[in-house]
Amino acid sequence: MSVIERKKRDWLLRQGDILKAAERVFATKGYHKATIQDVAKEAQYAVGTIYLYFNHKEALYLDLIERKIADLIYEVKREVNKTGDAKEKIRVLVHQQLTYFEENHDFFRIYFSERGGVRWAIKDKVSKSVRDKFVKYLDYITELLKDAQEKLLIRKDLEAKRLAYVLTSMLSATIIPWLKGMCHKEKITDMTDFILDIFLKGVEQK
Amino acid sequence: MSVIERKKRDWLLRQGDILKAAERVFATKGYHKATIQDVAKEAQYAVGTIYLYFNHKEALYLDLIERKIADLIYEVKREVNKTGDAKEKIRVLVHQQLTYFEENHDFFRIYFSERGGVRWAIKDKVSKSVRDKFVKYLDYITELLKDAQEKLLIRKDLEAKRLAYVLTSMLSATIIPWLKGMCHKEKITDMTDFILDIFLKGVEQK
DNA sequence: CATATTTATGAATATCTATTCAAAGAATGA
DNA sequence: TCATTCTTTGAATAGATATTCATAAATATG
Repeated sequence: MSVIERKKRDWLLRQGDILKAAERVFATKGYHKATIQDVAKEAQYAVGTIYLYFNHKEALYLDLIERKIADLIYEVKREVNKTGDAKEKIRVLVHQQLTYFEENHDFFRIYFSERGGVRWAIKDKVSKSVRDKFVKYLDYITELLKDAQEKLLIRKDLEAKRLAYVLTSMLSATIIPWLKGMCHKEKITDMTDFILDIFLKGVEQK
Repeated sequence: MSVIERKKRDWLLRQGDILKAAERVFATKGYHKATIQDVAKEAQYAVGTIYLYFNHKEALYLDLIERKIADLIYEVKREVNKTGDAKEKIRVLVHQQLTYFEENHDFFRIYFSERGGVRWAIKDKVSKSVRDKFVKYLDYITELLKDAQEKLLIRKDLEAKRLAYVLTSMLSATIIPWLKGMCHKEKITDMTDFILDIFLKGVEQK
């Protein structure tokens, strides 16, 4: 490994440390209430140092989101691919996504609250990248549903793309109040089964 | 009408003007980007005047939300009560709520983005009032669904409260991306029918 | 009309925090 | 060891804006 490479690697590691610290801070205080000071302290760096790794606060936050979403999608796909059954794939998708939300509930509580709220000044690569990832993920889900339609598990008169849309919507809608602590009594898996029950019965081939 | 009463009435009218102006400003710029200066200009008052009618920015925003939600619920209930049919009540509920979202799309785009995002410092009456209204509304929907269960339109093995929860979630989930302009091609009524189709088939008594 | 009371004004204040940058500290290599 | 380069520091800066309050205008009163 060349000197240049080692330096790059070390730089990335330190950037990663800052991102981890930032995640904890943002998850606790929210984007607006969190200060660079807070992040610096959590990462055990000085304020100025943060700016050596991220151009500004927004970029730090957006980068964090991008990585988190990418990871969510990666985890979901990995689990889904473990089975070949079309219906089971859908079940695993729902379960895995809700589980990921649950495991990262502090992060997603902020994410769902402030993602759209912040009128991002920068319409740059990162912001676009998040959108692109979502579009691709939706396409992926659409394919799963189309497959289920082929296998006569889902009515063919329902457009798969719209269904993919409804399904992800239901997932977000389910988790948001849970994140807000309005229904913490519920186990997330129970909610999963409930949603899945309604969705599958709602779309099933008679 | 006594002098005191007239004064009170005038005060409320002026407060109402400020609220209307604030709604326009918040709907355009969002909570964080909007300044009291903006609101004052829109309402054609001086900055200081705003503070004669609201203690601070948060209170102004929360008051606005409270009224809007109250109005939404009022409108929905009024329409729902026009029919006696249990199934039709549900249809009207869904349709009316989505229509209200559509008619006030600028407001709700901000609302859904920043409602939870702002870590409200004040846990006061207004904030609590919004929550209470929602809880009552959920109870109301629960009753409608229970009624549909009695009439054997909906499976009895599904807990009505949870169903109410899922239904409102689906409504929010449907409208949020629409508000973000990600699917403006869709007419809102089409989306309504689609959601309703899935929900009702998903829960119907076989 | 003169006075008292209410209401509105907006410049000034106070606070907050993202961002910068000159200086200090570490690491490297000859 | 010493000079050079890379990295970190955190006090200082700059800009923003919520909130206040002394003053002015408007309105009511007798």
